[in-house]
Amino acid sequence: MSGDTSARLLALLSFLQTPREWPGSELAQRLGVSPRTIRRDIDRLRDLGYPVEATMGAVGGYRLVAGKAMPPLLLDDEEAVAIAVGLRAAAGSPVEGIEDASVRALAKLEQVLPARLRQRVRSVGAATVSVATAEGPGVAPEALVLIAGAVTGRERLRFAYQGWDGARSRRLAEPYRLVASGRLWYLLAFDVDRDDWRIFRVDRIEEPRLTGARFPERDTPEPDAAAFVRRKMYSSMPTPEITVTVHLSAEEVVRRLGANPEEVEVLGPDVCVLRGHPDTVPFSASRLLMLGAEFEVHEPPELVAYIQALGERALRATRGTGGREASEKFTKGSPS
Amino acid sequence: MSGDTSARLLALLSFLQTPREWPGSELAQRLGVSPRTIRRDIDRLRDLGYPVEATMGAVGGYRLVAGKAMPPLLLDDEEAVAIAVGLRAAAGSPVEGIEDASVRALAKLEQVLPARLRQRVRSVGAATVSVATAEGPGVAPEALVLIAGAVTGRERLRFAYQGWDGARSRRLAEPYRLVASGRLWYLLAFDVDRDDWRIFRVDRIEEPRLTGARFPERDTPEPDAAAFVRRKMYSSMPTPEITVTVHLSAEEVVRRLGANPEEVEVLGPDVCVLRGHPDTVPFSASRLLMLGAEFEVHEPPELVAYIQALGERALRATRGTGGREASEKFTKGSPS
DNA sequence: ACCATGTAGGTCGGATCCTGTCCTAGTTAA
DNA sequence: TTAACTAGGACAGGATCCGACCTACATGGT
Repeated sequence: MSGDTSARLLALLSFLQTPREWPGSELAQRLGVSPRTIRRDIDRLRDLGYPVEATMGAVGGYRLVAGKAMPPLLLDDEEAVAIAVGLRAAAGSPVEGIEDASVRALAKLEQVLPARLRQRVRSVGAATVSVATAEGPGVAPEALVLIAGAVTGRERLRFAYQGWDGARSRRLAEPYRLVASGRLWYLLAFDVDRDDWRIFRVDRIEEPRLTGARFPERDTPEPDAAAFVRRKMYSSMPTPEITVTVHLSAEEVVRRLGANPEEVEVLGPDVCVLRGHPDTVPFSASRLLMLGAEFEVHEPPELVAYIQALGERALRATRGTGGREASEKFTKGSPS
Repeated sequence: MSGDTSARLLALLSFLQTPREWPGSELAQRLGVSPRTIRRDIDRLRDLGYPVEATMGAVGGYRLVAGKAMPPLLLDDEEAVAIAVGLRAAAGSPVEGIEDASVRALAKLEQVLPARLRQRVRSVGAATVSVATAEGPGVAPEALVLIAGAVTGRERLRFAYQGWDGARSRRLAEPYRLVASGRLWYLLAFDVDRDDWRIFRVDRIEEPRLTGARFPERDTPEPDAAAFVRRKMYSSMPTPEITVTVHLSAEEVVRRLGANPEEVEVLGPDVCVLRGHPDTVPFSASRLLMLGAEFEVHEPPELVAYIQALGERALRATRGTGGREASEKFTKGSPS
């Protein structure tokens, strides 16, 4: 059985992933083989495409460096928990460009995460999620992971769905793809009962369950699922367009907000207009306020009202406290 | 060379980590070996401690389930990027309980992350970090990763440090441990020039460089680095204590803020006092405002001033827009 | 009830590979 | 110069691996 050899190679990879240099002799001792075998193992790893670099000389040693492909990651318990927590946060508030990748990675990890670690992830993760989203419709990572698994596993999904009018219905669907838009997740699926393609907001899906039944590939309405979802979305509900004037250079706005450069219109060296960007109202408000610059909200009345309510509440919160003089000091230095 | 066998085992693990069932025949075909060999490989994986579960019957197949130990994670490019981005965000604003683990995991990942992916992580990550921290002293993940590597690799570190009084000095230190407290990172290290243990705030460290020189283990001032750092910190600088009255039940505050229950004092069914919690002023302000409830800030004058400034700015931002009536509608329904 | 399609596992022979023990060569820091 | 490290060739004995058979058993659909 080469299980011996393979296990040793994995252990070797695990050692080499620690950011330090390992002398061959020490590796040999730890793995219980001769140094010659270690050298051969290093060769094997290199043949597998994992670039092991060696520094020669008296204090030399081996270490794994960045190569062309990702080597298998060997994590200890704590690291695995840390990654799971980070991914849950990332999935709850998707970052443009990697939305589904982080869900896939999370699904992969949770599939093999030992039970005792899963417990720790849940307890630690509760805090993070609340920090990131605070309020607004949070998408439960559990549901996301389950659905992502159903998509790649081609398993039918049964769930309760609450429509935009509040009506609740039971659905049986063949999930085709998950699409993130702004801070929300959408599922493109074939609704078996209604015999047509439908788009579901994931945060309105309740109690998703795998039926266990596999389904065959179906003709998709469009190769680009994201485009399809976006079009359907825009046509079905009027997305509130945001328009804000910001007293800051366009580059700064793009940098601080991580916004799409196309959404920012330059009005002057220190003024620009930010538009588009469909997002949650509370979230947009928070980002604008934390920008650290003067601005004026024009467009969605809800956002204007929300920010005004926030401002009034903030002033109420500081009333009665001797904040007047301190405030002036602050406004002068403008909270950067 | 069993490189063949080992490579096949890794590929097999990679397949099985996808959340779906794999029939042995398909695996055999994909890996170019006979089904019998696949069965033997499955046995090998099981011997290695990775529980491969099989469902029998006509539509059966293999899949990897959670076991006792973490199997090596085999990620594709996008998943690796997603994890790196998530970890960077988690390291920038450490979550209680897994601070150093996420930095360790990030160090491990960045060590082997292919160059082309590193580029993508940087571009995508910029957005995330700005969303999470917006402003305030953000800790650069790069520096954290470098320092974490120096700690585990026992390498001396050279850097420029800006003291609390603004004085800048060059340091040569033997890094012993990274400790997170609140949203800040501290490095406990032995300052070689001053011949004593010192605590450095990581966000004040500039241009950290590895010297390449290893250093021997030194007698630590205390086994519990975290406790040591905390004690030193409290004694050296007066940490601003936060005191806020929140018009919300204590449980809700704990849940929404992810706060420590000890920090919340119950005043009534819908009133409580939140105190302690040393944190960045802008961050605290943001969290309080997004709480979705009335509150009064008492304690750190800076926070009071900051929130007041924020409130005034918010009102300025909505001036001239017809937000009055909408605002009243909103305040009545209190943005949940 | 029966069959197709899965997993599970035994046995065998031949080819392959792996390991430890010798070597020698080249590199670097003290 | 020496010590400590990587790099790699040659060799022989033993272990391992692989494919090709085979049987047993579980499951779902016809």
